[in-house]
Amino acid sequence: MTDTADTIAPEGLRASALTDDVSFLLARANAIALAAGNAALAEHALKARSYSVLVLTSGEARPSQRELAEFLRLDPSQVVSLVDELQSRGLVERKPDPADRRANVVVATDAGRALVGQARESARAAEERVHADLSESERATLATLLRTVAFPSD
Amino acid sequence: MTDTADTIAPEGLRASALTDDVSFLLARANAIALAAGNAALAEHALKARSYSVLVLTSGEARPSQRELAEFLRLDPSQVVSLVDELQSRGLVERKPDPADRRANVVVATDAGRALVGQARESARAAEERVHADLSESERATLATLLRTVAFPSD
DNA sequence: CCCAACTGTTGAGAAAGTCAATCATTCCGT
DNA sequence: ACGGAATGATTGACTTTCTCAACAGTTGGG
Repeated sequence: MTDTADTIAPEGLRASALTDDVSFLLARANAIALAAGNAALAEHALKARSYSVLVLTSGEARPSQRELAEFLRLDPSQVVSLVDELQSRGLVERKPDPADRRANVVVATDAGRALVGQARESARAAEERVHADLSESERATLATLLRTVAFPSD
Repeated sequence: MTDTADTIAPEGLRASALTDDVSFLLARANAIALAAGNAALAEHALKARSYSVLVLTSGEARPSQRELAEFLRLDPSQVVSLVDELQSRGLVERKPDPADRRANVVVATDAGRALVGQARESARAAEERVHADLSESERATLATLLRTVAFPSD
């Protein structure tokens, strides 16, 4: 004994029990993707969060703040400051929901849509880098599998 | 009546552009798994973070704090407080690395190993719930795909 | 032998998350 | 139609997590 017995790990954490833990892999992969995304979006003075809001409000969906909170899994109060900031930059507007006067519908301005157009490129490029080791079809199945976890009971 | 023109979205965010964005799916899936994991680990007074440290130090790997930081993608200072807390609870010990007097090797105590044994059950059950919509083979491929994203250039 | 690099630690400040309270509005049962 | 319960947005306080810079002790290479 003695010798080779403890050679188990110079970089032995890779063989650790956590490496089979999907939740851990999820956390680490997310951390990597988030860091890359934030770095790429920084040139547009955006972060993943604000970018997401901008994308969601640039489409046809006209979400309320509550819907944004639910979709992004944020506290409603976080959506308030997120929208506050984007609105102060003229990228987004709060419009009264004609169907419910309590609710605000958040919609991107032309400037917001223009910015998200550019930002989308940076985001895409960052994702490309993060998933460089995956083939196109692997990315597709990854997306599908993640979707069923991210949106349960579909 | 008023027609169907704006029927685009009651829950129309699900059809949004973000739904194809792997980084977003990663973030949302992670948020869900993390919440479930933390809830399940709470009965052992653990969180995902401390649980991870406990698992990593319960194996044969004998990681240094720097290695823990790198593996968990944390700032070294966060590992300090993480280990501080676990040590104060008698679950983990700091041992001097005989090969490098700067470094601490972190190793779980018997109590730590005992606790992680129970906690593993709760964690497994939580993950089971989170991935209920996936078959066994789907979970396996998800794990594989996530691994290549979480550990680039393998 | 020195100097650059590295480990763990501390501390401060920014950012993110959590939670309760409030106001206006809407919804629902009666 | 009324009144109470529930909902959307907002505010503010508070905790947790993140990020950084500085520092002491140690290592390693030129």
